Amino acid sequence: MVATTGQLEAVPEPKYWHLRTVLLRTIDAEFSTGQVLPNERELSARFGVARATLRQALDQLELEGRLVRRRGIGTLIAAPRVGVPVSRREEGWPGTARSQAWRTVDCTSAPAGPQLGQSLGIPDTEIVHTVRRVRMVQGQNVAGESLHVPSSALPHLPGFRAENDRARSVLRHLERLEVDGESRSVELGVAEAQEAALLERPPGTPVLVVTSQYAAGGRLVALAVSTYRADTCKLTFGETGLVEVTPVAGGAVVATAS
Amino acid sequence: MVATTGQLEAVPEPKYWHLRTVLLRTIDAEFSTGQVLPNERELSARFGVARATLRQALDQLELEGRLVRRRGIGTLIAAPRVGVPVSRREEGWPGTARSQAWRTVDCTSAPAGPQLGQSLGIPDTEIVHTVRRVRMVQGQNVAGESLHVPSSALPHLPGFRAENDRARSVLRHLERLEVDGESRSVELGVAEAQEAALLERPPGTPVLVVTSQYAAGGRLVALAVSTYRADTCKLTFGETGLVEVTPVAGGAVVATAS
DNA sequence: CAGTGGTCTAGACCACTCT
DNA sequence: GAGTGGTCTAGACCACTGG
Repeated sequence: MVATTGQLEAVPEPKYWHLRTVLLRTIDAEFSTGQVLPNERELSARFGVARATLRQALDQLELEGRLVRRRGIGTLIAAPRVGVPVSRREEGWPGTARSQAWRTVDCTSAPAGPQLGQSLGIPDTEIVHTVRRVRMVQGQNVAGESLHVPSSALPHLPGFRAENDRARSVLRHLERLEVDGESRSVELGVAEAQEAALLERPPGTPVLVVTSQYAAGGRLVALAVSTYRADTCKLTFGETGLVEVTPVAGGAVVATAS
Repeated sequence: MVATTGQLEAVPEPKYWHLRTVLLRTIDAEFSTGQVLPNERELSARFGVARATLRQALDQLELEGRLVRRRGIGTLIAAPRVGVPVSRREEGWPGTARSQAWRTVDCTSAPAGPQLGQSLGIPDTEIVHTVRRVRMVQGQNVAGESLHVPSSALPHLPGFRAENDRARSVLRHLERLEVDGESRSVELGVAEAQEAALLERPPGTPVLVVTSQYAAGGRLVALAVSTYRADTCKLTFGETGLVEVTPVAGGAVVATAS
């Protein structure tokens, strides 16, 4: 099936898409993680297309997490995506045992402003503590996060301190709260300068944006906006995954009509 | 800190990225949902860049779900993403009350094959029923799904029937199972021909791939691979969202240095 | 330094939608 | 047919990496 590669054909399939398919088959069959592909100029020549067209195909494969391109180095086969737990309380919530997955970057305190104020359901003028953190998995930065906490949610927070101490203090007080509700959403986004820097990637990098709301005592006590590298991460939710392995082909597992 | 954004250089920010920022500010300030932008040739002229460069900026904004481009029509401001519940049992699992969100497309039965066999933990040769469905929200196709069920999980399924009946039958028997475990993952992907068709989008469309495993009696009874349009969908998990509204800026809510 | 991917250009033609 | 976005080309230069 899919007896494509027909040079003379009626199917107006774009060249770059066809190219992607061919490349995908090739790397699945003949390449393994970490191996480098021939350079773009050679590949484009080999396939008889302009370099821009070849790049369009590589763009797709990179978006799918199959390739990694490094300036000055080359294009490599990417490692399979790492499963990153985001739902379990132990991972998303500060502290809680071995949650050393998160490393605090900095902490600021400022009035909420209109946007954050509305999202948190507080006056625009109320002070909000914002802790920025980075999440590491297997020695690699995979996510950045801004954790916003209204000051009214932490009434016992001690006065001003050095930034390091304040971050610690906010997180510590947060752990002690009894959370009785949480809600999450996931959507596609691109990393702006700040997040991109945390993720050690260029601006425009596609990310999975996870927005988490935590409630305690019937009110919102924290809002976390986490951005996960879409190329390397597979977010996992719920119980601890029944079956560990789940290859998951892009889509069609059942090969039908061609 | 991070006193970046020095106007007078040192930072060779790519043109297309700067353009994206400018366009984003403009549409936030002066355009509203459904409005059409000037055409690409005019925009590129107005900004003094090549059309390809302008398109690179539009590509980004489209990936972020801010723009929709329609061939022959123009580039329009996209509506805000719709929140789509995926975690709640009522939505993901067949039947269950008003789950008319899903419309069955077809149903096939075939041996699992190596990939599916491994994912389901069954022999490659065991028959697997696959129901393909489409999910609609507000009159629009937002997701396609392949629901795989090992035949051994439905021992009481009647013999062969017409396709329509078989799909109904599989779903009905599935509802009756007592699910005692489920697990989900989300990752970025692109729609291949088949899914793309279901979503009424061209191949290569970015999608959020949700993989759900359902267990009953300690064994895997169903594996669902759902592909949601990444441009229009925001997946929601957990309890019924505490606060309905969550504007969620791309990332930086705290506006720093300028 | 040579080699890689990243950006940008100016132009061409195609496929689609509407009138 | 006129106007739109989608694809493709051929070439240039830049930014980064490594020896």
